[in-house]
Amino acid sequence: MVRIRANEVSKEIASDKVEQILSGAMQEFLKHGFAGTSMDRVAQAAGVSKATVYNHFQDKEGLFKTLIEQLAQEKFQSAFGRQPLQGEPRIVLRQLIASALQGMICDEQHQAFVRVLIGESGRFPELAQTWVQHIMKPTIAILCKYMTDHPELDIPDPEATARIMIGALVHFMMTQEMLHGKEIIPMESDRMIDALTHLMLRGAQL
Amino acid sequence: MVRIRANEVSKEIASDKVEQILSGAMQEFLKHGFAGTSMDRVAQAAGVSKATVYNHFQDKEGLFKTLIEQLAQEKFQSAFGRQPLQGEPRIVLRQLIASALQGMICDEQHQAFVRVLIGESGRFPELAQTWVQHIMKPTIAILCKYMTDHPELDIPDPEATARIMIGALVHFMMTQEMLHGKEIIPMESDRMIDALTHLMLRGAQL
DNA sequence: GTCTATATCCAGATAGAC
DNA sequence: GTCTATCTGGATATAGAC
Repeated sequence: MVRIRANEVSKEIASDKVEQILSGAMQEFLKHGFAGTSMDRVAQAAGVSKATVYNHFQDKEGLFKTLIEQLAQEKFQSAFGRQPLQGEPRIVLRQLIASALQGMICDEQHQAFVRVLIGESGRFPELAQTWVQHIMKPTIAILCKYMTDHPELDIPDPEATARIMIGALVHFMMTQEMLHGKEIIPMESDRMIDALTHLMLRGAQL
Repeated sequence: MVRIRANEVSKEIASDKVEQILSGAMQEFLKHGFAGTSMDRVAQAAGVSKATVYNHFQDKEGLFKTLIEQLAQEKFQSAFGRQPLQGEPRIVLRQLIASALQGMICDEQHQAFVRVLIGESGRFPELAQTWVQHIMKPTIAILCKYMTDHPELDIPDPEATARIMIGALVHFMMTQEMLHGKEIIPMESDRMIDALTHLMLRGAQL
């Protein structure tokens, strides 16, 4: 029963209803996955009727794809992407690693998104590839460039090494948080950050 | 219409039907996830009637849990676990890394299992923890022991470093195979193997 | 465009014959 | 123990009033 003002923002002409629906869809799909989500619940979470949902989106699959693609492209400009990346490696590298890991571990929505993306990567391979294209690839490129710009780090294969860094951090987050491993094999984030930083720096000519 | 001989094997008194059902369930659950799988299809894939399934398992959730726990405990004794782990680090480490990665990349069933495990880790946290307990933890322990036994590698934190290695390899497999990233950001496995081996060895006192 | 009401189908789970 | 047939609820998607 909330009255909605029209034309509140005119930046992209995405009607209020569409935003409501995508918001409700996000809530449900990220919690229950594709098959586990019903359009009834999406409509309810969005505060509209089911028919309205079908008026704006072709079907359940279309809504899901739109949502995931939007999330992959707009929202997550990965923790690696936002920093200046200049200065002494011993300091920059450690801060970079630390902020990337903390960013992932604290962001439960990000974890839910990754869970759904992986869980549905069999049924929706294109969505997984969108993620790789728009998030993973640029992230690798940024790390890669930093290593190339700092030859004193003495990294023979920056691209492969960038993947090692990202893999170590993402997998640590997945194990501790998404798979609820922190109760089984606990480990402070700082230990991971120290160990990875050490591994990156110990061959450097400094 | 295949006639089944009873008492063929007497090792664990798991009736033939139960094995058939678990086999069918594996086929369906690993392909479509929990919510995406119907008991009709499980029964069909198992070659039995739906009532028979319910005669041996309480409900869909019980069947799923039994299957995943069995897979987590019996089948996957992780690629790291099976080797002697003795000899010169420069050789052993590289072979260890290579065989672990190749094992994961070639085993599509393993990938499907990991996909489902992660995808359902929100709804079934205990199953995810079973995996962490029975696979991840022992794997880390083995790698950890090897590093501790070889102080010339000069690893300050073997446990954290073991996680870095595992994370790098698992994440590489996930990106290339499960998320279908090899078409987007291709990379030979050998490059990853070389880079990781180099990272592990370059600080060693050899 | 948005709603209520409904068509249609398929899901999980069980009853009862054998 | 195993089957066929069935109950019941909930799913996707739409018709038709406003």
